Amino acid sequence: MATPPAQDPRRTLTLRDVSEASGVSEMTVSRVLRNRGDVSEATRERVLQAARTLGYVPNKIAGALASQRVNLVGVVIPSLSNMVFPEVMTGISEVLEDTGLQPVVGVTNYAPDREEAVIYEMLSWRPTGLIVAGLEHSPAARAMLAQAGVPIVEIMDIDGTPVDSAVGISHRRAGRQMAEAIIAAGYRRIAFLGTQMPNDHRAKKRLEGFEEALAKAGLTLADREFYSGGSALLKGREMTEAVLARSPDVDFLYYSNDMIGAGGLLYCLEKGLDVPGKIGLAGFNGVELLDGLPRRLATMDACRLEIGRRAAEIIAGQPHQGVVGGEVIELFPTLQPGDTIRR
Amino acid sequence: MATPPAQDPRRTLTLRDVSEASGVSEMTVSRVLRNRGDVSEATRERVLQAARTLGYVPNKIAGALASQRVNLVGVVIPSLSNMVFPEVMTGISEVLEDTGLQPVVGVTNYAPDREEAVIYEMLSWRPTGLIVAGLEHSPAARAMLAQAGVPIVEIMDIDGTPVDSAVGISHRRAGRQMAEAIIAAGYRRIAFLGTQMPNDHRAKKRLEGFEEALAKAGLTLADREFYSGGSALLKGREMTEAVLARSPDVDFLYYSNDMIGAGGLLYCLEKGLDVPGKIGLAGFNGVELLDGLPRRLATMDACRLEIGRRAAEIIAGQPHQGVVGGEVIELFPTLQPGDTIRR
DNA sequence: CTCAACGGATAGAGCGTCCCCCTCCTAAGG
DNA sequence: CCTTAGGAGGGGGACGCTCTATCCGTTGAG
Repeated sequence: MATPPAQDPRRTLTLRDVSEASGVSEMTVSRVLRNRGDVSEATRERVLQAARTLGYVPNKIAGALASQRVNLVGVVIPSLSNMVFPEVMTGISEVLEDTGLQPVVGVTNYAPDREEAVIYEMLSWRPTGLIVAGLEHSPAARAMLAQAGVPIVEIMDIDGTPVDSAVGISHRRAGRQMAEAIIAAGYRRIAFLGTQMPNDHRAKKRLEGFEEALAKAGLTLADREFYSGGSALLKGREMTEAVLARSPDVDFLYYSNDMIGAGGLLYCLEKGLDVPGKIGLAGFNGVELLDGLPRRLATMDACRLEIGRRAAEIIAGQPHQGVVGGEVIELFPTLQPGDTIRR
Repeated sequence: MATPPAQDPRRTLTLRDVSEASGVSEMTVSRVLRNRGDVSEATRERVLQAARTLGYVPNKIAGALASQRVNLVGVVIPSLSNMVFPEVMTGISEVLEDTGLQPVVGVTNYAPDREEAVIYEMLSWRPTGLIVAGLEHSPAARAMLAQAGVPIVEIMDIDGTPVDSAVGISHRRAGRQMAEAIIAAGYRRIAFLGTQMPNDHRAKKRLEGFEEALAKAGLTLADREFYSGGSALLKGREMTEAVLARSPDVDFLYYSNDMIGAGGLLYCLEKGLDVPGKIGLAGFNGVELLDGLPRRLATMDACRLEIGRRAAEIIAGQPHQGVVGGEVIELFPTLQPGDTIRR
């Protein structure tokens, strides 16, 4: 404890070590490292040199406590593995890049209690803002978000009441639009294939909108199939096979996401089915993967990049501590008919 | 400043607020919230109740500074979008789940300077440990890692000298093994198709090992093709088309990853080529996606889940602050011949 | 009465940052 | 040549907020 710092190479370095090594005060070192305040070029160089030599890394814990400022933005999302959230992250990172803010990801696996825990954990670091996927949260989670005192942006979905701000699309409307397009193309015996996820509220809303539009046209779903877990591509195949076996007369397959849709498409092509003549297919999301398939699956992009950008802008643009909020930004996805729906 | 806390609902809550609300001392609240020390069930309940009601979230910034303990494990990886790292993350999370430790991800996009920045940022939060993909780092990054004073685990690769611990496979050996299998199956005019990533050292090592084994059999690569950016599946198609146009007589295509391999496979099947009779294909990684393809691509799993698990175990198992280190764990991938290589 | 369980009080610790102030140095004015 | 204003550069000390450590006091059971 009383030993001079130089003695023990394993001791963690502090500002004082750098200040002693460079012969200036801690204050000056701090100024240099933060690029703030007036420091002569010579002094600055000397300090940086010393810091580099020692291998000093500032302690943000202490810095944050002292400055009451944390350059972190929490991002709470259900999953990383379905190709949609990485793109949202890209949008967020792009915008945050030149603001000095830094995103930190938390994954909930579509479990409400996990989400609650992740939000709690995130808020305990007192971030500059929080971006959370979806509008549905446990009451406790909502309470924490409401109390947080920092901007909260709920993304992906706008069919509901946000705690603070929201950026997203209307999944209900998206479902409706797809149904309308399918009906307009002349398909009538339509099946829905989705993953079994009670907590994927957005997929559920799409289905609701979809059925709503069908009903308006006097139709109902000819069949539906749910599955969970495993490789989405493979599941898409299996589900498609099951549906076609059970309901050979369906003429359209609407998938809740592109991955299972892609599996279904591969299956149909393999079986030599006439796509989109005898049977049409559509997915949702507009993932890049689809570009490599033999035929382009009809889909609807979810504006993921843009959602990420806008959400980040709301956080970054927040005037210091001014709890404004209430902004709701609706984006409008476009339908990409691809090659799997008659025109 | 002098106003009592209750006055301003927007004020951020502190331990004191909870202690006042529950009628016990801050000390006791702290004990309850950390599950440490003796607190009667009744008191504990009362405190928790008060905390919940207020929506109190502990301030980890202050807690970490005081306790010199941060329950964070930094994970530095090149990318989230290629399906390999999410699985590593799954392994890490699984193990960390019941240790109270929490992973925090940083993404480098295969850029050394980004990596340096991410490592710096991570270390500035004084995490319990750091998991970094790869063994190749800038000198400055290596210096920081060496100085960090916390366990460092470099993952994925073991062909090199780790800073501290390492968990991974030998990519050079993996490349060799694949080449040997291909040669054993009777293929002779072999082409390599990879993404152009000067900083994907692991893909490079696989290629080196691959060529080494070819050389030993008196062979050289018949052709090679590189590409970068865009949808991997689509790129795989395009590259395959280019190679087959340029070198119509190749009888094997070795891809640096499964995604472009899958694209190539789809292309070959579409063109009606005899796979694996006239032409064989192989990728690398063993991604789940392959399960859904019409034919199973030959590949080699990279032990991703296991790598994540082992790395996390090293961090979690580290006796407090005892800088031991030096552990190197080699895992052995298995070749999955699938349906695209003759037997 | 003893002992254990429970929990209060108080005094730092931890490492930066913020605000305010001081010290030079330069340059213009006298 | 001296004086003085002004500003750049840099120092000093007070926090920030929670956890920890230590030392006690209280209470109830045996």
